[in-house]
Amino acid sequence: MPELPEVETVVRGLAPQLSGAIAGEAIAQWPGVLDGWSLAEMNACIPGQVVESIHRRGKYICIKVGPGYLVVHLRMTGRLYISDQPNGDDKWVRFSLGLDQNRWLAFSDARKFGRVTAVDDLNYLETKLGPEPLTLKPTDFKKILQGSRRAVKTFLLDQKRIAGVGNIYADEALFRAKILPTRPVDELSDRERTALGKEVIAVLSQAINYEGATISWYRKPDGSQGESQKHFTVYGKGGQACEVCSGMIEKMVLGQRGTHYCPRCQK
DNA sequence: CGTGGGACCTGAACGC
DNA sequence: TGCGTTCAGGTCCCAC
Repeated sequence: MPELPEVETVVRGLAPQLSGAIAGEAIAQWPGVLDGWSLAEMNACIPGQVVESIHRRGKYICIKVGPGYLVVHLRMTGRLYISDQPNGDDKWVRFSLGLDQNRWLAFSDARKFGRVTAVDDLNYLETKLGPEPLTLKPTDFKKILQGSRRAVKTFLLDQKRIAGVGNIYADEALFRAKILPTRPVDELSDRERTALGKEVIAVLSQAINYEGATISWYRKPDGSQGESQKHFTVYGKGGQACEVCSGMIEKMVLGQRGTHYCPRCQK
């Protein structure tokens, strides 16, 4: 579920509670969540360490614990929040990290796609991820949206090209830039590349302001819902009228992902 | 290099 | 009510 704005919202919500906390023992209710680690290895180095900070890189959540990091990816249905119990009444908790003051950092994930891992440094993320879109200017996208015949939608979802864009905000940005998702990247004009860059930045920034999109699973760390889904223009609106031209919004499959667009507005 | 398919998983929604 | 099907914000891996 979560794309860059949802992950950013989770990080911002957790930061005040996590920074300065003392880590305790970790529990893996579902061992597969640890991605190759054993709980014993994790518990040999983490308890007693100070949680210094938390930040986002792409869709990864990076929590600095002592000299290393706990890295969390929410994938489709992951949630991260502070709880006063390791499980509570949440039957989907897969991992919990004890904290001081009888608190727990709980990672809940119905589909078991998400992962929690511990690393010495974050360099490995740089081999997987392109630049952060919110640090870019629209004109930077002239260079980024190049060198491929792939469909521009598929290209936007490639985390090595741009980090953090997912299925929803790719569709939304393409609609606002009036570009069909199927257009090969190499056939875009520089004007279109800049326009798309501007809209990627705008769509992500706006979604952060709305604190993410709650469609089914996503929740803010305090349990409340985001508002971003109320402002979608094409995502999930196949068969409905386009709010710009009143034409019918269509849904197709592109790169095995549901893709929503307005054939009249997007060229 | 790019794409298509499948795998990884569970739950919700929908059709009959 | 119940069963079967389809779909879902993501990423990785393999065959072609």
